[in-house]
Amino acid sequence: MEGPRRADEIVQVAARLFYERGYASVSTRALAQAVGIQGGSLYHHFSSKEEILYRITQYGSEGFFVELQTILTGPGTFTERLTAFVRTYLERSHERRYPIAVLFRDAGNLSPEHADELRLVRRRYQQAVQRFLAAGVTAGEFAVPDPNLAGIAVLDLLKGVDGWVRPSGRLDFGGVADTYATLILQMVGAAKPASSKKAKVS
Amino acid sequence: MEGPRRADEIVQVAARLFYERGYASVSTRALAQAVGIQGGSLYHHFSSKEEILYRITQYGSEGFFVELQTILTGPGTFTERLTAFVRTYLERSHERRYPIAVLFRDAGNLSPEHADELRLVRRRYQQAVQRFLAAGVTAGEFAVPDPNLAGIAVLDLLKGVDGWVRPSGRLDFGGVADTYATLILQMVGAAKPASSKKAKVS
DNA sequence: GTCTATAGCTTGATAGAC
DNA sequence: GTCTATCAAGCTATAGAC
Repeated sequence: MEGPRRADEIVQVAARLFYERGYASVSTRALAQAVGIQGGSLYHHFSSKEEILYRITQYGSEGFFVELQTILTGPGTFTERLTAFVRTYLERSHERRYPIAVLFRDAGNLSPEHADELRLVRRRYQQAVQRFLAAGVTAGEFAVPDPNLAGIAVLDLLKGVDGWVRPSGRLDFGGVADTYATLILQMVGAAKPASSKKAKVS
Repeated sequence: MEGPRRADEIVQVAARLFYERGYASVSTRALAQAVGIQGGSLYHHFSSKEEILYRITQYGSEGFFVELQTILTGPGTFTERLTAFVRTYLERSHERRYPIAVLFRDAGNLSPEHADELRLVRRRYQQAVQRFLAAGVTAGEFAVPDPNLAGIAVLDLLKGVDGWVRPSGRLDFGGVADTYATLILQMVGAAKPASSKKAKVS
């Protein structure tokens, strides 16, 4: 089905532009030009600029938060699951870095209804992480003063990576995942990191 | 001599508005109205909207980064210094949360010259943290796979706090500092936390 | 130091031709 | 599905009165 090809293209181009300059600083004309059409033509596909932002947040969160929660409730020790969580987060959030960064940073420009919807998705996801950490503490695998705060800390840490990773630089993507997994496991007091020292990867 | 009282007031009001709505979404008219003057009157004090943003970043970083670096090179064990660093960071970044959050989030709207200037200040500060962690590893107090990455991780973690702390809520400011200090010390592999009220490692 | 007034442009969005 | 043309509003910044 060829259906909404153009609309999807607009969403993807918009995600990149909003990522680079911010939602409020990108005009509908500039977006249209980047797509290769005229400003007015956008409104055949969307009813407002805000709707495009909303589609970006959907595209960014689609599957992402769900897949991550699935890992937490899946098989394996708590340490193994947390390691897989970190790696998967970094992979997916890199592949979809434009929409995901936009949904984190520009959500304030959504309509109240759309903002509420996104907030709910993110809150469920955050609570899943917090419950996971609390269970890990109960099981004796983790040791943190406050699992709720530790959960927020883990997510802040991962969210921040996009801000400084440089593709194919010294801080390239692949090398970061293992190091970050180690740091996060240490942070939550995991007795035995999956790969305790520098270069032991699976 | 009344001095630059009004200019300072404008900077402070602007910091709060930019914090709440984003630099690009706050018009000069809206800012002027919040100050209680007309739009054109702003340009008696500043030559452009960007200059106001620049002053905010100066106000936010003034003393802040320098004080933090001073702690790192001061007396005490590495663990004690890192603990003090975390506490001071959270205190200062809470007191000046409007300009500091704006300088982190809206720096992309600065002129190239002003952006470079801010980038330099932040880079020096980040490098100081990284050197501190590396020295702590050498001294045998810390254990991390990569002090440079760990430094970024620490700063990301602290930067993120403003996003979810709610004054006088359950996540109020005072209770966070100790817990975060514990988490960060665990992350960098400190042998044992300095002194933490809530740190209960089972 | 603030006002009023406005220049010069850009904005999001609409209407109708093709 | 895209175009051209345009509207009404908003934008940053300036000029000159007081």
